Amino acid sequence: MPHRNPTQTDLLPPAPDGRVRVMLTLPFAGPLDYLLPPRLADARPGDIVTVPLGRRTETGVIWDAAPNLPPEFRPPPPKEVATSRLKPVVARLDLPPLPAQLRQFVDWVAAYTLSPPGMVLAMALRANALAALPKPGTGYSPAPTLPADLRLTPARQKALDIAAAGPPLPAAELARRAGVGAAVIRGLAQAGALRAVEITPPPPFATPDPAHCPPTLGGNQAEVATELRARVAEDSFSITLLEGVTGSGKTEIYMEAIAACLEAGKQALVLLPEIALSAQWTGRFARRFGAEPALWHSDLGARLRRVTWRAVADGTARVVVGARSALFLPFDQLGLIIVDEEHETAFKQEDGVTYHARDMAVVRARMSKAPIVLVSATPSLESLANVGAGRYRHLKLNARHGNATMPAVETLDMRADPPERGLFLSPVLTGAINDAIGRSEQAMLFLNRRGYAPLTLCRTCGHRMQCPNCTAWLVEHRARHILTCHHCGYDEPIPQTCPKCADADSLTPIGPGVERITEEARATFPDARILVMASDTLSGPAATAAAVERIARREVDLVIGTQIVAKGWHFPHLTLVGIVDADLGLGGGDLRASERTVQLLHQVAGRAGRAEAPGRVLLQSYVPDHPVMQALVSGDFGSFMEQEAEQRRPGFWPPYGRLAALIVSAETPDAAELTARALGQNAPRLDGVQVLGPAPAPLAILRGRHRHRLLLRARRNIAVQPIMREWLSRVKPERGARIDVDIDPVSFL
DNA sequence: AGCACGCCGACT
DNA sequence: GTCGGCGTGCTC
Repeated sequence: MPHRNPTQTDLLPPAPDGRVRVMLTLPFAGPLDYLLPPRLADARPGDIVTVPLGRRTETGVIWDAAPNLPPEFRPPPPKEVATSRLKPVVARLDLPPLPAQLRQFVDWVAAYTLSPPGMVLAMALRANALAALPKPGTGYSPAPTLPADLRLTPARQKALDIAAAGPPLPAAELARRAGVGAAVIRGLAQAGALRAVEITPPPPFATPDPAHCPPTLGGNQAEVATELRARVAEDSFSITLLEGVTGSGKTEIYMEAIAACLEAGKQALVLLPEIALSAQWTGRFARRFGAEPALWHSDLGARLRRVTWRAVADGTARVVVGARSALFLPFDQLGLIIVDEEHETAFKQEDGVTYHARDMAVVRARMSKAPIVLVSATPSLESLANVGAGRYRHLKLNARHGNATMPAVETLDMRADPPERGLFLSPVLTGAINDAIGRSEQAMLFLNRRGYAPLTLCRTCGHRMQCPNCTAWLVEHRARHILTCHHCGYDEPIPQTCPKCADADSLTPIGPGVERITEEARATFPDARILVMASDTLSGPAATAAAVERIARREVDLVIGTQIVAKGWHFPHLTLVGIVDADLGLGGGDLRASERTVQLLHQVAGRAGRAEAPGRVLLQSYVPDHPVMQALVSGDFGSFMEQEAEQRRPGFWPPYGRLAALIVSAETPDAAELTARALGQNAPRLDGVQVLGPAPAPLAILRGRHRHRLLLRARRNIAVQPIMREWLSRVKPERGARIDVDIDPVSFL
């Protein structure tokens, strides 16, 4: 099959003794050595092969002889296996090879995150990439000259006419369209009037047209778009932070960079923090470019995954929009990466290989010699610090599109103006909602907590309903009549009596979730049409898009939602946003709690007042003087982020230093504690490096496993990988205990 | 990750 | 006496 143009590294011949390294999708420290039999002597790095392993056969990728890694990340070389003990490669599969750049990226991510490279490779191949190629189908078209002795019945004539009218069709399809039986087609083929030809399937993705529907740009948009186009035209690695408030037209602007990339004949990758956003994004893209982009996320159907993977590899997919796993697609001519909502913590993958897609995207761009654009209304402190240090360029869109102004943000002091007993909405907020609905405008209530109540307490004995597997309270979900754990998924029916003191009807919900706020809103605004948007009430991107559509069509007066409403939805008639609990994200002693709260609440606030009507945002808070609330009220995020920076700089907290976490977990408390203690005793003692802990994790038990944490903090100029490697090599986990590594942690649970 | 080998409890 | 539990260790 016509495979990609080989690059120079692909052409390197195998070692003279026929030894090749093969990376398997298994958690080994590196590739295993095999012998290349003479009949496969032309095999090259990237080729997909099957090899024997023990008494089974595994599929893997021929790996490069020398991984091109920075020395500080390079894992220690494995001990050499004697050539005489090597087994031969079984076969090479007829599949497109894994591009050299992707192999290099896999090595880099593995070394950076201290993950087994085979597990990173698994992410790159999870696309069903190894499934056999679909067989080319057979179609029929009329022979150039019909046989002289052909008997033309009306049915035969009809079939020939249809076959002549268009491209070759499969027999069944041709029969169906001609309204004749399959026998007619068979007869024509036998008579030599129809010829069987191989059908080449059409490219699965239409080519987007950069000239389809260019936007009209106002303010400094044109200037910023020109800058971005210039970066793409440079055809070299660069990093740009694109900052612009909600509604300033960030998406339109970076689509101009995509247009430039398409004009240059290269592929573009757009990373979104969540697939829920992709439906809306795809629509905007199609309007701009007249074709749909290729979509990539983890629950794409098997067939579509395979088709998409191939189309990315052979370059027919020009623009891919996807979640973080799209980074591991086999792009051949990557010319641009966009990371939208770059501040989102959803870019950090926490399970399996722990990596930050935004940071790895920068690495991927560097390897592809391509520009990358990080986009946000509220950039992360990391990105701002990189701007400050001159590592990133900074482009700022300065106006909201159209006439709309940023909404006016006010705090509601809950100490001075509390809700009625047992309720959660203050009179000021309910009044404002009534006013908005009265003016036929829409209102929104935001609370980042699913369910009815986060805690169920026994009024008689004080017992708290707890998860049996986790150090966490069970959250009541009243609609489903259950108490459930948001960490492990455990659930049980809501008990009628207290399990501790057996008192009847003593269990009381404490605190609000969106369900409870909805209940209160229904009572307070009996005539309002209310829509709830939460990840557990919307079954997927389609349902989410439908809900957004209903809001846009004014079929809803009051939207009540969790985090999901914060995303970049366009609600043209929404003028009021009420934040039920603005203090919610501030507890917990998380390094980035303040930063994250500002980002999230600003994002929610940005839903208000996008069209002609000005927006208003009310923050219910018990600490209205908190810098977070002040930043939201003043809209001066620059000063807020500078304050954040000043708090982190002296202690060398990120982004002025590096963090790496070790999470010890075991079924028994002893195994976890002993292993954690051993890690503590063997902690590195180096200049510019500190180890905090071990300490029980905030989530001391998760899914039945007891957990302890250690945190290593290092100066920014110190690579933590070799330190961590050395540290881990000195500690053997107790039986049953596991040590997980999290480089650049964002969660401290 | 599989899949063996290996050393201790209840069965035909 | 054997079947089988899953703990430990190896796979080029």
